[in-house]
Amino acid sequence: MYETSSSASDAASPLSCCECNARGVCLPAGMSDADCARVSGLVLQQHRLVRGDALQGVNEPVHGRWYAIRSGQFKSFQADQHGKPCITRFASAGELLGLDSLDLDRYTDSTTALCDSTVCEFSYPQLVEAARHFPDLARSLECRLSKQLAQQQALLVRCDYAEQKFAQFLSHQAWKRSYQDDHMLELHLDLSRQEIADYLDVTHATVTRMISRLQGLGIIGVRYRQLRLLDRPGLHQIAAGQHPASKGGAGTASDNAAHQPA
Amino acid sequence: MYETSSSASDAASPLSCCECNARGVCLPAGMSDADCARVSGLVLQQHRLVRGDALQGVNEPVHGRWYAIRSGQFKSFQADQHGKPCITRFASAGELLGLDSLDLDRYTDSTTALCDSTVCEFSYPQLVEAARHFPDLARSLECRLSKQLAQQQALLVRCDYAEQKFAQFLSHQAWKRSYQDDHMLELHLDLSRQEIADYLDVTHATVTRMISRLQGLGIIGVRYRQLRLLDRPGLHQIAAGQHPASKGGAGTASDNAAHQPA
DNA sequence: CGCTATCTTGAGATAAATCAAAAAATGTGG
DNA sequence: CCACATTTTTTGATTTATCTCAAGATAGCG
Repeated sequence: MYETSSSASDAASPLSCCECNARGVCLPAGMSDADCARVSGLVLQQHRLVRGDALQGVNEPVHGRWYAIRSGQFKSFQADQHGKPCITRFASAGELLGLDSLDLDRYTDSTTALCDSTVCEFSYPQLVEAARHFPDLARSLECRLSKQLAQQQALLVRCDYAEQKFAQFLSHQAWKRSYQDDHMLELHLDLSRQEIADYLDVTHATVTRMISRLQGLGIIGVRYRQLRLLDRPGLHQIAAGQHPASKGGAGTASDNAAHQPA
Repeated sequence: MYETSSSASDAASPLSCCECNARGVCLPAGMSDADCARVSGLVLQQHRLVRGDALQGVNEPVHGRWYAIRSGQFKSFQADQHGKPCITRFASAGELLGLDSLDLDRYTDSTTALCDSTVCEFSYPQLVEAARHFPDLARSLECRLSKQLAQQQALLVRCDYAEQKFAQFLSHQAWKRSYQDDHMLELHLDLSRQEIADYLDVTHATVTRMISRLQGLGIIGVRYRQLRLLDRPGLHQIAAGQHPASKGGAGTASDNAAHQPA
């Protein structure tokens, strides 16, 4: 769905931003075709990655690089004191990677592909230079920085229960993907239970239990790593803090419980 | 210590950035006197606030404003689903407020002064305009945005115990203030136990218990809201995940309990 | 001096962790 | 295509850090 034309060779065929599927949510969002082309000219190269490939590792020199995701999904993570990976971010098409390292010497985190993906590489110094005659570009970047900051801010709001965190996580993922398709109910998260657990700061056992419960409530349908959101309103209620159905149904009013088998 | 000359009247006497105590850690950090003066010219006005004053409230229109803290301390917070305040940030001299709202219409959080404070007000559209002929300014802002993003990122790394969170919080606060005085051990946090609790996402009872324990270990000295860091190495060890002294001493190796005065 | 805020401390309740062991899926080689 | 090894997911029993509820202690203030 993301790959249209293109046989996207590795560093060749630098598909122009103007034709990119992510254009509307990426750096040139809202720009004219002409300006979009100027942005396109700043792409140093494009990289293809397969699941598990590292885009960048902790302690690697930054050299002013940063990336825009053309397609795919990525996770960024740091290691805590026990070496356990702490996932700090999931990012998909249109999102910018490395904005938190613009003025750093070396990366403080690692970023790897969760599935086969493509990214465009930029240079910050070069962008600064280009911005001298293209102020809208600097502004677009600042806007993205600000937005990302606001999003991170929102993550700091706490939850009473792990289930609420998970519901918020799902809602957010669905929202990020629904810029084109508002009724997108299929969520393909290329994440193991363990990876979800690392992100939500719970154990994999807890993730499994949460998923089972939500499935029992008919809010989601699960088949391995393929999720189907069956009851968006119910999900939002849990995300908003409506206490889940620990004991009494007290139901989210959505007892229709669509049984997605398989 | 922050107020030097100046009798800082309200919107008058816009003390120039060049003479501001926060110059080295604020927007004009690293700039020449001439450039610093240019930044100073962008200050729309200065505001004085007393403890409890709101700088900006949730849902208020933004109008492109943002602020630099000249002196004092602020907290930013949102309300969770039960109305409990979730503190997402503490900020002091030199830090910029409102960068997460640059492209928002209305604020999504509130910010209030924790003690008597002064801020400089800027306009983002005006800065964008100024940046056309002053690219270093845009760059400085981007740099600050990036740094703040990296800091927030770091906050997302989880802790096993509330005590570890608290130790990290203290270390971070000490670090933020030690740009001038590396041996600053007195920490005046204008925060109630409840406010600390809201930030760390624990209850005030837990905060009290943590403080008592750390005091018992000789790591901090406490007198109401005045904290004294007695054993920085010990504190860092706890912040780094060294399990605290729940039962056996198993000492953090800093049994010297460094009463390290100054 | 008493009032009110804030802070401390204790006892019981609980969501999630830990430990542990099946069960299901995936991969490998004969 | 089927046995076997490996990984991932599910499920259960016990433990634990922190919460909740509640009472007592301390500081600040009119």
